[in-house]
This record gives sequence, structure tokens and C-alpha cells, in this order.
Amino acid sequence: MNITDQVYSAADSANQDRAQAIRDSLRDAIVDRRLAPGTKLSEGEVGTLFDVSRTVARAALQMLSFEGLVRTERNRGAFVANPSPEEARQVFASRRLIEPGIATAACERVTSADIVAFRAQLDEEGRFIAERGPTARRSEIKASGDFHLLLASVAGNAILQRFMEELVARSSLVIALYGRSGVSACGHTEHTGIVGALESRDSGLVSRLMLHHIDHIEADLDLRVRAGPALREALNF
Amino acid sequence: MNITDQVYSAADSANQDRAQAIRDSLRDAIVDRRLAPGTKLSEGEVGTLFDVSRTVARAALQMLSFEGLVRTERNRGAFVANPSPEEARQVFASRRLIEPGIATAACERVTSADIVAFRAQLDEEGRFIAERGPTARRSEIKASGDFHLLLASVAGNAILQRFMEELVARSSLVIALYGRSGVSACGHTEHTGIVGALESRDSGLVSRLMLHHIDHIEADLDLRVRAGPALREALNF
DNA sequence: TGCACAAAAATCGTATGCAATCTTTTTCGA
DNA sequence: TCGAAAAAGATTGCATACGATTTTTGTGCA
Repeated sequence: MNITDQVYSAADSANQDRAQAIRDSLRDAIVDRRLAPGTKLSEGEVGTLFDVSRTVARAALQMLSFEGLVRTERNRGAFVANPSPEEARQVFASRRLIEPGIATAACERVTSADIVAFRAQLDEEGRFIAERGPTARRSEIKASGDFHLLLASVAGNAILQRFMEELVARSSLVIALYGRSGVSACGHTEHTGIVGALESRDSGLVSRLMLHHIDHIEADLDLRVRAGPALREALNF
Repeated sequence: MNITDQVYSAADSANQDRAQAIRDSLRDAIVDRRLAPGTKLSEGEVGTLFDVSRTVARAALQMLSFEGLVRTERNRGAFVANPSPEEARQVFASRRLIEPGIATAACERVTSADIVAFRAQLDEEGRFIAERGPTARRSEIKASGDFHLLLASVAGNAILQRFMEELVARSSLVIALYGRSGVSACGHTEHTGIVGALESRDSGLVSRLMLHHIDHIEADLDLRVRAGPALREALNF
């Protein structure tokens, strides 16, 4: 896969830090699976794509490397991360630890305006599930992650919010690699249940529902080691 | 070799080593309070200090900015972070959420070799507490943080370990700014208790002790807003 | 043909230069 | 003397250049 074909042009980046805009654009592409795990992201190519020098492209790649979405090898370059089954387990172990707490915190701070935002988010999820085709499926995965990020923003802790951004992004990589059926519809109903519990401010219930939800997502993974990813990575595909 | 060395040489030694070495050195200085919050870290100064170009210095500062230890302002430069009371609360809220879980996980994986390492760590803490003077006090703060990092490494989750790296580092900044008495001796006895519970593999007890420990650290802070830090920051001092 | 080895190309790590922006100092008028 | 505007200086943002390292291509020999 060639990144030139996969990345859409940078969103309006004239105002703020350009490296950050490039990072966001690349992260979206990785989370949306338009950039497959193992894809090479050379500084020069990223730079010309976004019409900046290698200096700026390099800064963007460094940021993604910190988030664990990109792995860099000295004198070799940057590649979209190819998480091992062990890394996948750690991602979900981290989410099991953090997200129930975030859900509890969100329960105590949620406003009616937030509930409206949650409903809108659920509607969007539903729309993508109803549609068919790979594009809708990508959007659906992204929307599912956005639900968790919305919850994290409602919880009101900027540090935990950033941790969750990293974990959600890495989760979508993991699902891309090890996802089996896609329990999307099931996940959607679970999200709906969480919003309901949030509305009634039942923090215990919200926390429990979230834990089960994460367990369900992880249960859908097939984390047995297989030759596929290693081979693909070895072939730099 | 201390904990931070272990973490970063294991995690990403493949990257540009020089920028990382500079980051580690600066982070140690910040955590040790040799660099006060608000101190300006100019690219040129850092570069000449470590005998590298601004390019490398800049990369190191960018890393610290990701960890929240340094705040960068466009066209103005990088400064040692000056966490607000709200940020301080968020740091400790995050630790309350994460560390009991880490302690539980560590409980299930701890080996007798780990216990030996914990005992050595406790001894070192004790030595610095016995000594007097600002140097010993700095080392004591660092050793106290290293205890929590050692626990995180035993827990065996690289992602959570990195989160803890960040939280411990930011905590020491917070303590530098808002710490009152320094409950160090008290903290030391609590650490000892945690190791004891760890040795008997009582995960419930370990988790509870850790939660209380964090509460005690936070209770020692004086998070009332005061003119001091804001003024100092305004004066760029 | 197959393989080892060397040349060439591509890519990265880093230093340096220049323009833009911010900060400090100087100057000048009221 | 004080304050404001302008000049000088310092610092950052970014692009580019060059050596070092890796990857690919090409070539000769068995």
C-alpha cells in the first residue's frame, strides 16, 4: 500500500502548528485503516505530500511514535505500528483499568447537553452500521472510538483524556489486525445502554456496563499468533 | 542502573539516542527540582549545553512537552511546566485510578527477585531520609518516585508503565510547587507496608494501601491558588 | 542460472542558514 | 521625567545541505 494513495490532503493547517495538523491527518488515516499496519511512512514522502519540509514531517512522525501508532527504526524510517498480541492484551488491560473509572467520573459530571451529544453520536454510529461497504465500515469503527473519546471528554480530566486518545487509537490498530467478526451492532447497543445508565446517573451500572463492553470487544479478537502479520511486516507490505 | 534507564533503554533504544539522552537528563533535572517550574529552556542553550545542534535539542524538548513536563509557546520557547492546582488534581485523580490497578497486577506477577529489588529500593529511601540537606531531600523525592515506577515495571504492562512514568514525573513537579511539609517518612513506612502486602500476595490489601498512600500524598498538598507561581511565571522567573 | 560483491540510489541524522516573530534597548517628543 | 515608537538583538519556525547508513541495482564469476 502506498501512502500517497491513501492519505487525503491536509485539512486547513495554515493557522496552527503544521506538524500537529499532519499528525492528526496521519492518525486519522491509521485509525481509519486507510494506512495498513506496517506501511512505511518516509519523511520525504510525508513532507512532499503535505507540502512541508522533512523537518516538519519528521516532527509529526515523532509525535505518532510517542503515541505508539508508529514505530521508528534508526536509519530505516517510520512504519505504521504492527502491535503484537501481547501489546494488544496490554492495550485492553489498560482500558479495563481506566475506562470504568472514566465512566464513573463522567457520570458525576454529565450534563443534559452532553446527553444530547451522546445521542447524536449514537445516531451517527447507527447510520454507518445500516450502510454497507468498506467505507461505511471504516466510518463505523471511527465513530465507535469517538464514543469512548466523548465519554473521556465528559469525565473532565485532560490527562486521562489524552491516555484514552492513545488507547482508542491503538485499539483500532489492534482490531484491524486481530478483529474477527466485528461485533459492531452489539457494540452499538452496548453504547446505547451506557448512555442510558449515564442519563440516570447510575455510576455503578455505568462502570459495570463499560467493563463488560471492553470485555466483549476484546473477546472478539483472535490473538493467536499467526504468520500473516509477521510476514507482511517482513515484506514491508 | 535506575528504573528510568531500564524503561527507556528497553522501550525505544532504536530511536535517535542523543535526543533521548538529553530528554532523560533534563527530566531528571526537572524531577530533582534542579530546574524550577517556569525556567526557560531555550533551544540554543540546551544545544550548546549538550553540544548538539538546535535540531536535536528541539527534539528533546518536544518529547518533554509530550510528557507534560515542559510547556512550549509558539515563537516564544519552552519552559519547565508550572502545573495549575487543577492540573495537580487531575494528576492525582489519574494516579488514584491507575495505581491501585497496577498494584493488583503487580501482586499477581511479583517474584522473589522483585521483592529483593523492592527491599533495596526501600533501603535507599531510608538512607536519604536519614540524611539532611537539600541534596538528600532531592534524592529522597526521586527515590520515592522510583518506588512507584518499580511497582509499575513489576506489573508487566508497558503502556501503563509509560503512563506512570509521566504521572510520577508530573507529581514531583506538583509536589515541588504545592508540597507542604513533606510526609516523606510517613510515605516511606507506607511503601514498606505495600511491599509487605505484596510479599504476602494480598492483592486487596495492596490495592487499598496504595489508594491510601496516594490520598496521603495529595492531602499534604496545599492547592489553594496563590499569587506566587502566577507572578513568577508572568515575570518569566 | 545462481551467488557474491560492488556501485548507485534512497533515506535518515544532524548542522546550519534565513526569514518571521518576540523581547529588549534606545531614541525622541511632550 | 515619562511614555511611546523605532531600532537592535535574541529566539524560534522552517527549509535546505551534507555526511552516514541502509537498501537496491548492477556486474562479474563459478
